[in-house]
Amino acid sequence: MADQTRQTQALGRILELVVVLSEDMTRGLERLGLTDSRAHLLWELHHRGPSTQRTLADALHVSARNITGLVDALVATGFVTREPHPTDRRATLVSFTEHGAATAAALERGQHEFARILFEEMPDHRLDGLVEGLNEVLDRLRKHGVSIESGADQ
Amino acid sequence: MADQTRQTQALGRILELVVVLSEDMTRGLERLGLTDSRAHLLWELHHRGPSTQRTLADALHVSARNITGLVDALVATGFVTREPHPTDRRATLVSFTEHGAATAAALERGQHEFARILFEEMPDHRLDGLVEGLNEVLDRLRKHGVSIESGADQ
DNA sequence: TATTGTTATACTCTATAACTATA
DNA sequence: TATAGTTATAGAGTATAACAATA
Repeated sequence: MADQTRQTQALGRILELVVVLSEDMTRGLERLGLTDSRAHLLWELHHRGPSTQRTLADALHVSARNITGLVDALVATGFVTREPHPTDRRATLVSFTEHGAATAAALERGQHEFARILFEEMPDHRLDGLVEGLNEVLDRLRKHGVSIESGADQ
Repeated sequence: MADQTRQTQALGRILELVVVLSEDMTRGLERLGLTDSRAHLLWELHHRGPSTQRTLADALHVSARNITGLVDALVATGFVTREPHPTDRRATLVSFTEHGAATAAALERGQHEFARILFEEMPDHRLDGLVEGLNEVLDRLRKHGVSIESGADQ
């Protein structure tokens, strides 16, 4: 029972972190004129280079229709452009504007900076312990596909 | 530089966990006929008891209008009812139906069960290391209000 | 025939503003 | 005058289905 308390406490900390981190990211992205979804698309584009909307839809696990909307918004706000695909006239290539490329690069730098701020004063053994613990939790989540409602179907 | 890599890796693991956990929760809630937002309202109601919509709006940090919509949906799907407030005729008390109360209780049991599955085979020292690491990260996030885009404004 | 991306339509969550009933 | 909750309106993200252009 003491164990159960500690386990539940650990899960509670993880869920807290999810909330705090998500809110923090959303606020930061808003300052850049981005939403979570649009930033996600930018992030993929940054790591894949110019991509068709189909590719982006598969990468983000959303519908083609959704990508049309996100790209519309990112074009309207000056982050990306639609270019003709060189060989397939059905497809369009989504590419960065200068502003979009600069923003994506800044997001990447920001991520490293953020990691530094979060962990710079954490002793090595604790950082290691944290990563090992997280890896184990992730493994377990992926393998067992357990769900937080596993006990909830009465 | 090696340090930066390890720190960025740790942040990467945390972000992965955020994604996997969120998706898992959303899927599980969907099986119960709930969305994330509706489950969040149910969760508050479970811990506060019958509440006015105003109270719920403040607890969830959303607008009164939003609560109207969420309660509408939860009434329509049989999780809660609107009851007259005993002393304030402007207000309504949101209360559980039997189904709603059972679902909320099941969510709570499910959370303990989920924690057990995630951590049962984790050695004590690693669980402790994980919790300590998470606490430190949370502290730092809250104190400094840093943002993942902190380096992103060029 | 199959694929790419669009239009059409709809649902959920979210917000602000105007309004009603009550305090 | 202030508060509780609604209606009105709007915008973002998401989905499926029908369709056009192209492969």
